[in-house]
Amino acid sequence: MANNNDEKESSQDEKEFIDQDDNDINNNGNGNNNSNNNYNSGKGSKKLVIETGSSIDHLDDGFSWRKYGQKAVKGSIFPKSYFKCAEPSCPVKKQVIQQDLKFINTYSGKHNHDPPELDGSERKKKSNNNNNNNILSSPKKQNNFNGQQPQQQQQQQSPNHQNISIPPQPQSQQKYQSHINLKEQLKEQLKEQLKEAGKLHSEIENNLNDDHN
DNA sequence: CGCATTTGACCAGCGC
DNA sequence: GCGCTGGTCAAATGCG
Ligand SMILES: [Zn+2]
Repeated sequence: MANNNDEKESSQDEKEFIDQDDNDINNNGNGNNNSNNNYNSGKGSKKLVIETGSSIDHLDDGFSWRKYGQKAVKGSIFPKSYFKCAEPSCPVKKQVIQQDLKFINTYSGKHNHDPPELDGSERKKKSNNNNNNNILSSPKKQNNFNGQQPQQQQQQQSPNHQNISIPPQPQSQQKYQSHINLKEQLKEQLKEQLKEAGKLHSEIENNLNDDHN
């Protein structure tokens, strides 16, 4: 396929901004449903690729995502996970694929609902205007996974320089949050996968691209 | 019991 | 023209 974002250019910046409008990502990959030709002659789909470190915490950007698929892509020893905003009317989709040591998050679309916020911890004022233009507007918490690559970055697309403060997020809170537990589970899975891939990694080692037909 | 997750199958586009 | 990949949906299962 037209894979132009392979491993080759992104090798210095952790995050990348790919502005690609005019893209119909809502193709009908349906199995037996009627095929709806959503021809979006114009634009409407944005693709934002963000590379993060081994911080699995990036799994949740503050929004709720529902995993709707997982597929292994060539060139990656890790399978790509497809997430969709849990909001009933949120067309925002998120794809997370892990590389040997970093996560590639691909966000598409824009939330049409008020951005969620972390609750029970540091609840800032609700002076959050309704500028739902940015996709990620949640403060990242300090990840304490394995202390591999403290790569932290956030996209400040909105002129809101008030809620970009990495508040102390104690990860010892796992008693009531039932949904949060989900995240933990995912985390564990990811870890497992990472570990599994670790052995695979031994085989491919620095061979990132080799298969290719 | 409910919900989110999981896995498989299918389709569509592009490549050769 | 066929093959391949990537992507999405559906249904089933497990866990809380
Ligand atoms: Zn949303």
